[in-house]
Amino acid sequence: MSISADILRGHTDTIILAQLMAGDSYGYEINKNISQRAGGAYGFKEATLYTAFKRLEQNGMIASYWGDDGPGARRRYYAITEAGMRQLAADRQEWSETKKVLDALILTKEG
Amino acid sequence: MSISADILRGHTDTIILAQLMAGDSYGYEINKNISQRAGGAYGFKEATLYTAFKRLEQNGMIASYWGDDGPGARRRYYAITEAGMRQLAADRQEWSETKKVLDALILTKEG
DNA sequence: AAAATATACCTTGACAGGCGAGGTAGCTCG
DNA sequence: CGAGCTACCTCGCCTGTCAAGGTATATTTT
Repeated sequence: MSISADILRGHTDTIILAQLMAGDSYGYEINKNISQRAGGAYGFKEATLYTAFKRLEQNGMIASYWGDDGPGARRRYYAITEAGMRQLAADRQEWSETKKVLDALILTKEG
Repeated sequence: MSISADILRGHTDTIILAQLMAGDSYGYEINKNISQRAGGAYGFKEATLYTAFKRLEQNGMIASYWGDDGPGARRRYYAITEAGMRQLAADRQEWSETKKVLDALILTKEG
C-alpha cells in the first residue's frame, strides 16, 4: 500500500532531519534511503525534496556544502545543525503524541 | 502538548468519518467530541470543519439533513454513507501503515 | 429590556506545502 | 552517438488550513 502525500505533509522536514542524524548526505542519496526504509511505500518527489532543503536551511536546521568528490554530477551535502537536532527531538515527541491522539480519534468506535 | 495543523492535514476527513460511525451528529457537536477525545490537544477550526463537510458531501461520503429539534440554532445533521464507511476502512488501514513507515523513518537512529 | 454568552451555521481570501513539468549537466555503457 | 543513470534546481498550479468576518436563535446576566 502506498501512502498519500497529504498524510505525510508536515513530516517531510522531520524525515529529512532524522536521515541526517545518520551522517551528512546529499539529496539524491537521502531520498533513496528514505524510499528504501519506507519499503517503497513512500518517497519524496524531487520538487518536494529540494523545497524542503531550502526551507530547512533558511530556518537554520541544516547547513550545506559542495562535495568535491567522486565521479558523476556534483553533490550538495547537507548536515544537521544543533538547532536541527533540537527540532528533531521536538518533532519525535510530537509524533508520539500524534499517534496517541489519532489512535483515539480514528481507531475507536466509541469514546 | 498541542499538535500542529500540518501534522493532522490529511486526517481531517478520516476523523470526521470516524466520529460519524458513532451516529449522526452535527458540526458543533462533532467538533466538541473531537476536542474532548483528543484531550484538548486538537480541535478543528470552524472554517476547516465546514470545508471538510462540504468536500465529504460532494464526494458522497456523508449525507446531510436539517434537524427540526430542540432549542437554540438550527442544526445540520450529517450521516456517514456506505461509501463513507468503505473509505473509513481504507483510511484506518492506511493509518496503520503510516504509523509503521513513520516510526521507521523518524524514530530509528540507523537503518 | 439590554447586553452578554453560548449555540450553530457559513463564506471569503490569503498562505503554505506538495508536486507535475520542465530544465541543466556530467558520466557510463553499448 | 544515444540511452540511461546520477544529481541538481525552478516555476506555477492545486489543495487544505484558517483568520476574519458574517448571520441567527436561545439563555443568562445585569
